[in-house]
Amino acid sequence: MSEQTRTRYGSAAEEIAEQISELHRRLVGYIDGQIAGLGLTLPQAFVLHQLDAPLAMSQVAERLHCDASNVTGIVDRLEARGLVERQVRAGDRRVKEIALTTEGRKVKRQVKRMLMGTPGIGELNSREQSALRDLLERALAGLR
Amino acid sequence: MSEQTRTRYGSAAEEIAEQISELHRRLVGYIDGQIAGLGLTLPQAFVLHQLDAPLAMSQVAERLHCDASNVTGIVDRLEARGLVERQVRAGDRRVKEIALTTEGRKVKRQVKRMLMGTPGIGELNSREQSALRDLLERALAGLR
DNA sequence: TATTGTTATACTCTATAACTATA
DNA sequence: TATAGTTATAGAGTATAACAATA
Repeated sequence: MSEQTRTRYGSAAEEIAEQISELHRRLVGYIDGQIAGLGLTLPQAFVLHQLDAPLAMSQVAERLHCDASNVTGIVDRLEARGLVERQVRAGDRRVKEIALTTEGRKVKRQVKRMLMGTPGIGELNSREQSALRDLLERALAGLR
Repeated sequence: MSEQTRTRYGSAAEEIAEQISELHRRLVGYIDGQIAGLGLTLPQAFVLHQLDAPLAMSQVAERLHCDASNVTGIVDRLEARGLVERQVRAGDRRVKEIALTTEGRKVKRQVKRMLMGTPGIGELNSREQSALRDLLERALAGLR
């Protein structure tokens, strides 16, 4: 790419960055509303989404990209609702592994179903979706 | 598009939604770090970004998509840093218009410059950027 | 000594409801 | 009465620092 394209004021890259932001803002707006309907916050739903297998608190913090001290509260609230439980790891009693309960698996499926019904992207045809996916993948590769 | 494509588990639409989320997460991660370097939070930077001309508090709330009561605090903090000032509208003394100060304009330019240097999208060539922009625009049209 | 997780603290953002000043 | 903005309150997420239990 040219130096000009990357740095010029009002560049295509900037427009795209704004579109990404706007698209994500609307996606989050939609998703947050749906998530709230399940009585969850976004970080809480994200944790459920990540829990295919049990994860240590520190691993949850990594997935959330936040400090470990925050995970305590988020998991506390999920545990208070009976969606996850803490289990001490057998080999190392310092580690607590977070696992979905039966109810947690049910709510996780609801979250999954809700995410799949998200409008917007679905309006594109198969070829367009494929093209978009490829472009986004390449853009992602450029960001860390 | 087919019903199958839209609703099947693991559909392209879902993959794309996750890519959008991931791309935005990284963009926000990068931008938030840069913004923090300027001593600002994202909502504060967003307000500066919106202030081309003075805006009433209620208009700022609309742009932020949040309740008007929150804007008081956000503007308070910007005002405490000398980046914006409140001005009572002449014709209607209930309305307060928020305007950038000289320092605020300077910081706004820094925010703008920082946003333009965002990596990732810039790795795509001109044709790809153009294609991506078009696809995102159509996806946006489908979301409210 | 080092690591895992929690607690204490403080700040920002968020919404709801009650309030003040103005229209 | 209605509207614009503020204040009061409460909850959630965030980071930093100090702490307990365990390794």
